Formats: sequence, structure tokens, C-alpha cells
Amino acid sequence: MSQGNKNDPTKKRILDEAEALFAQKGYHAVSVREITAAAECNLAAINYHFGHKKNLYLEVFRSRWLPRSRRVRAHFSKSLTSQKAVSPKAVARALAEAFLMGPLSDEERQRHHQLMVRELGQPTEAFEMVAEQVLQPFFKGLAETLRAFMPEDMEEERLLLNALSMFSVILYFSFARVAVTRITDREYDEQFKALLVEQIVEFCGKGLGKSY
Amino acid sequence: MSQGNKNDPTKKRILDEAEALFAQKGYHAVSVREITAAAECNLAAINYHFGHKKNLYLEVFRSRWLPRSRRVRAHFSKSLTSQKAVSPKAVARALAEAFLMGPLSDEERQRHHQLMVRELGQPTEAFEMVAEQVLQPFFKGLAETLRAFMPEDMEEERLLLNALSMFSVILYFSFARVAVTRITDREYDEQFKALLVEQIVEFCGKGLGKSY
DNA sequence: TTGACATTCAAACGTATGTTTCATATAAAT
DNA sequence: ATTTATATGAAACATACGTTTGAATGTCAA
Repeated sequence: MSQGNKNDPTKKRILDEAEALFAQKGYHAVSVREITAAAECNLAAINYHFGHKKNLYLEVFRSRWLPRSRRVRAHFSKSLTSQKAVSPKAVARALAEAFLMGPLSDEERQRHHQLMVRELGQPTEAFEMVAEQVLQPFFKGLAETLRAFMPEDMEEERLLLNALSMFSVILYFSFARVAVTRITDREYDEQFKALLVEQIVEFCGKGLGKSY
Repeated sequence: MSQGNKNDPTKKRILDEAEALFAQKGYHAVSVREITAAAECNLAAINYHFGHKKNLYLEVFRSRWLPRSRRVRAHFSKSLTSQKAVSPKAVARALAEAFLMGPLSDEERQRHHQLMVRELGQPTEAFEMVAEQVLQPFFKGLAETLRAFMPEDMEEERLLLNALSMFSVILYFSFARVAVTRITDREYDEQFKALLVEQIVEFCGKGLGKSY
């Protein structure tokens, strides 16, 4: 798995492999033996370094997922502020690029979104962390950004729903690869991802814009 | 769980409870003992009626998920054909209503979409069935419907991507209840669901429309 | 009443699970 | 050199798992 970095300290290797496996197969489908085998360490190492399995899962979110989330958000903010005129399409593009191409490797991105969707579907303790430290502030901020070009009297609630709508499209195209591949008959190569970004910019750009 | 219909035959009770549990917690997080306890039957009943656990999961899709999917699609088709002028918003509304209010009970809908997202995230044998019998024909059909009001020269690929985009918003608002609730601070009552439909119609309607 | 069939049941099977134990190794501090 | 703290190792623990077994029920035609 990953790169078998036998140089890395055990604790790091465990986190790496645990994250990959949890994302890929879900918490219950992964055994601690599977993780320690992938991390090439002793069975007891997990309980030594993390106490128990559940806490390892939480630690994956604490020390891996959250920081990565911040990186993505930073990327998004930066490409937004580097523009003068803030338009619907500009926001959609910045968002789509941050989440679909952005600062993460393809593998990282897949893991990241899979872990997220798992928590969305059946929240565990980790969800509390994610919601509080990432989702809430991110969508509040995004809603504020949208206010710039949306009708002045639009309530915050509607702004939030627009932010969520835009996000949902991006998340779907990243998460539901298998289905998208199956339906469009296209692989997720760079060319197709660029096309996806264009699609998202078009669709969400118009979706956020005025109706005529 | 559900309604404890001790009158129903064992096989049906098992399917009912298995579907609810698989949707709620995922395949690996549910034990056959948990299912038989919920279905109030003997442990061996699952292996007697379905052979083994994996096949029960598949049977849930075969005999429950697929038919329900057809019901939703029928509802959508019907409310589409009952209109004269096919507009972006009309399609978005028919779709949003079919998936968010439509012919399913709230409980059914939640199960339905959770099972679906699970298969999207990590396809099992069931995905083959779902893709072939539902996803492919549905999105092909939806793309054809869109053609009516989209630029004539638009390739099928782009039509499909638009169909997928629209669908992703709907799926998200149905699937990610916890997050939506958390972020908007609103419960999923009838009023809020109506608001969601309006949001989707607005957003996707414009997203599908011409850009000016 | 008999026999054949379908279904349910309690009990057990073998294996996999998360976790613990305790002995050993490594290396820095005294 | 001895102690101390940190980390790894092999083995075992108790429990939970999916599945199988074979006896006990019920059902209904012959």
C-alpha cells in the first residue's frame, strides 16, 4: 500500500495506512490486523500508540483530515482574493478547482471525500469535529462571499442553501467517480477533470446568477 | 424497529429489517444476529432463506431497491409528461419533487438514498445491477429530456453532465441531512423540504438555462 | 394415519475480531 | 554500568462473527 515507507516512524505509517483503508472500505470493514499488516508493524502497536481502534479513526480525522481540509480552503480563499471582480462563475471556478484539482493529489482527494461522505451518511464522533471546525465556518464564509452578487435582501438561509448546492455538485463529481465513469463512459484523466470543472463553472455559475 | 409486523412471513421481515439496518449502518457494521433479532426470527433463518449474508444484501437491492427506484422514476416521468411546455425549471421541479417528496415515505427515501450512496462510494456486486438497470437508462433518458431546451449542438456528454449535476444537488440534500441541518439550523419538516425544492428548482433551473 | 415437505429452533462449529499481557529490545540519562 | 523510558515483539485472551447441524415443529396431500 501507499509507498511502504519503512523509514517513517511506526505511528505515522499506521496513520497513513489507516486513513487509506478507512476511506476505502469504511471503519467496520477494516480490521486492526489489516492495518498493522499494511503498516508493517506489530499488532499491538495500534493499541500502544492510539489506545484503541476507534481512537485511531478519530486521530485520522484530527491529524490528517482537518489539516488537509484547511489546505483546500486556503487554496480556495487565495484564488478568490487574487481576483478583482467577484462573479458567480469566479467563485464556482475557484471552488471547483480547489476541490477537484487543487492542492491535493488524486489519491488524497479521493480519500478525503470518501471519509467525508462516510461521516455525512452516518456521523460518528468525528462528525462533531468536522462540523464545528470545518463545515460551519466554511459555509458561513462562502455564504458571505456569495452575498456580494446576490440580491441584497436575500436571507442568510438562502445564501447557505446556494453554497450547499454548489458544493454538492463538486462533491458528487469527486465522490461518485464510479457512477460518473459508468454513465459518461470516460476515465478521470486530466482532460476529463478539466471538462468537469468547466461543467461545474457553467452550471453553478448560472445557478448562482440572476434569472432573466 | 419499523413496525414489528409479526404477521408478515419471516422472509419479508428479514428483508425489511436488513434493508433498514444495511442502509443505516452499512454492510459490515450489521451482523446477522442483529438482523434476526430485529426481525424476531431464528439466527439460522437468514441462511435458510437467503443462503448467506452477502446474498441477503443483494436480495435487498433486487427485491426492494430496484422496484422503489422504478416507482420514483415513474413518478418523475408522469409529472413531466403531464406538462405542456418543458422548461429547465419544470424538469428540475419534477425531479426534485420525485426524489425529495415524491412517492416514498421519509423513512423509505432515507434508506433508499443511503444504500445508493454506499454503492457509489464503494461498489459491490449490487452496483452492477443498479448501474445497468437504473442509472444508465435513467440518465440517458434525462439527457434526452434536457435536449429539448438546450443548445441544439450540445453533445450527449454535456447533456449527461448537466443531468448528473442536477441530480447531485438533489441527492445531496436528501442524503446529507445531518450536515444540512447542522449548517442551516433547520429541521427536515415539510416546510423546509418545500423550501429545499424551491432552492433546487431555482438553482438547477438557472443552471440548465441559457447564459446571458 | 402416514409420509413428505417446508420451516423454525437451540446449540455448536471454526474462525476472526479488538484488546491485553509480559518479555524483549533500543537508546538515552544517571 | 545501571537505570529509566520508549518502543516492539510473540502469544494469548475473551468475545463476536458467519455458517452449519440435526432435531423439533407445523402443514397438507395421499
